[in-house]
This record gives sequence, C-alpha cells and structure tokens, in this order.
Amino acid sequence: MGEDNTKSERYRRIFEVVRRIPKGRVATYGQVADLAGLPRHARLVGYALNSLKAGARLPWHRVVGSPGRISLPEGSESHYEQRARLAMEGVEVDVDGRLSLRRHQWRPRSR
DNA sequence: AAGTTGACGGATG
DNA sequence: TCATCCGCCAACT
Repeated sequence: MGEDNTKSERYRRIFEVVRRIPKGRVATYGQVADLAGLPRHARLVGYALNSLKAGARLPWHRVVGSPGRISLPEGSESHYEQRARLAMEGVEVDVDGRLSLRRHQWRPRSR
C-alpha cells in the first residue's frame, strides 16, 4: 500500500483531525498526530498549526500540550488568543495556561 | 550546507 | 512538580 507521505498530505490529514475536535473540548498534539495516522509526530502537528494564516477557519485553539497546558509562549499574542477562545467555549484556563485534560479532553469513539 | 530552533512528548531523575 | 534528555520533522540562519 503506497501511502502518500509528502509534507502537504500529512498536513492535510492533520487539519482534517483538528477540524473534528468538538467545541468546548481539546485534543493534545500527540493525540492529533495519532488520529491523523502519524504516531510519534506530535511536533509535526505543532509545525502544521504554526503554518496557518491569520484567517484560517480551523479550530487550532483546541489543540494543547500533553501536560494539559497551552504550548504557545506565555506573553505572546497567540497565547492570549487561544486562552480567550477556549474561555469562550467554557474551557477554564488558569493564569499559567493550564487546564484540566481530565475534564476537557476530546475522546472520539474511533479513528 | 550544517547547525539551531520549535505551537511535542515520553522517559527518567 | 520541575528539569533534562532524546527522537522526530520542517523551517530558519
């Protein structure tokens, strides 16, 4: 089975998964990578999201780090933006960018 | 062209 | 809980 492993194809699969994360839930970079069929490529997910342009219609703010923490640098405009968007959906994030995965992580039924 | 960095994460101490 | 190491891939210098 020749699977397409080009960068753009992998990015496409990553965005497909991110698009499925329900409002008010979050997924970790590693989780997105797994669901996209790219195990152990969490870093690639971060790179893919970083390549998004300002007006992207993708819920990128629902992707957080495995410790249950916003990965964007504190103090950055995007970090603040992510916090605001999550808060708007009812996800509580504390001053250090931490949140409860226990309460908010997306648990898809399959794939 | 080679080294560094980063929106990662699991393992380890 | 925090720090460090290391594998992973792409972008940047």
